[in-house]
Amino acid sequence: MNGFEVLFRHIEQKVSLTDQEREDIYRHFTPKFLLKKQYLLSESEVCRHMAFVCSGLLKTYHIDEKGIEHISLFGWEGWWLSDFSSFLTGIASVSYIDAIEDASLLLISRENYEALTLRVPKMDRYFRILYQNSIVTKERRLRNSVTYPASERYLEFVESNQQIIDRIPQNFIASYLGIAPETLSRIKHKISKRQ
Amino acid sequence: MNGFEVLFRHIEQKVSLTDQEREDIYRHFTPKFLLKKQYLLSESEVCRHMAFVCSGLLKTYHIDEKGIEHISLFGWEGWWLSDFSSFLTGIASVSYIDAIEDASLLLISRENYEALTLRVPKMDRYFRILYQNSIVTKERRLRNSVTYPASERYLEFVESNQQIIDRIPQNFIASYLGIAPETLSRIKHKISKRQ
DNA sequence: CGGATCGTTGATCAACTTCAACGGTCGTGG
DNA sequence: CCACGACCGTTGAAGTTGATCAACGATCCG
Repeated sequence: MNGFEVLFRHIEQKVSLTDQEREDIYRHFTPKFLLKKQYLLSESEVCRHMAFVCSGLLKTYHIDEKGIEHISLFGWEGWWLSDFSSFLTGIASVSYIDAIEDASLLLISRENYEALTLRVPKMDRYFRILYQNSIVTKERRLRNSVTYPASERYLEFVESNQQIIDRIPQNFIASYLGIAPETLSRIKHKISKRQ
Repeated sequence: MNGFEVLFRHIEQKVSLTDQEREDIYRHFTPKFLLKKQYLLSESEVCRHMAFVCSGLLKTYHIDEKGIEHISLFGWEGWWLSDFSSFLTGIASVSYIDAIEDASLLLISRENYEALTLRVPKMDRYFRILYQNSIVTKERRLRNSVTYPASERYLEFVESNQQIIDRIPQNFIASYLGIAPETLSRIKHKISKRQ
């Protein structure tokens, strides 16, 4: 199965496509392959593409004044990645995106994104639904971060990411949860004693 | 100016409308007026509508196990409010929405939302763009919450909400920032000494 | 084999919370 | 119209959670 099949399946979960539309979509994307540790995007660069992940695993993060990495999102098969703010406005990105595992991507540029949504209005609908779901997820994450202590956020993360949790090093999970690696280590220790 | 003019202006900042489309949109919304302290939505209710704020001021929040209110969003003229997760899935809401000031709203039900986006595809585009911007905002907020201490988050909040800041009581701002009211009081004290 | 990186553990530290008390203001009912 | 209660913001003192700094063992990879 090549990358476009993954993308078409993803789109057709939300809207149905004619052969012509599939063809139109096809012509607006560019494949890209990334080796482990390679960057898709660096801070202060402008984010020129949105990336659909066909296979592999990536992380989106930013680095604070103290040099600490804060992961905002993991992306694997079926996820979209970009620095949205930079992609939409053309200002410099505050984020990095790089590959935790070798990854196969489909890229769409800003111009092609505009062109595609105008040419295939169903893509407005597809992205509308995609973004709807993304907002629900982000709202829950924000809510959890103010409501629950680190230990419960970890348990929720394990719960809702069973498929990929063993592909992600522990210090990356700590970064995603917004805690120090040492804290996560202690949390796991406590949890394992408790049962 | 009645509420629909506010809504139409908001939509036409993103897509152009024909008279027919304005008419279609008009028929999918219901006006609603809310007095200060009245609820638009309570926890464990299903969120049946998305609300567009024509005037007034509201807050969206949830209450944790300790009974503490956590505000996730203030909404005034030009904002959309709902418990998105509940609205889309029909599960019970985890959020409350109530009025800080008397408010005039336009409501759209789930069925009308579906019907309207199918009848007027430009509305898919409108919401797609709306949600894009919402995601950018939520991502920045999440990034700030892990990157910066409370005092800097407060300064950024003041900076980017000058128009309405004096309409919001201080304990609500503390709740939005995810800190105790006492902490915000101390932060303001320090800042005022510093200059 | 050797260096780098990762996870763990201990000790100390900082940010923010919690609990408690007090003064000011606002709105309401007598 | 005034008085009272409720609520809000402030200040102080003590308590918690998680961060930071440091050291060490294990593993991975060249």
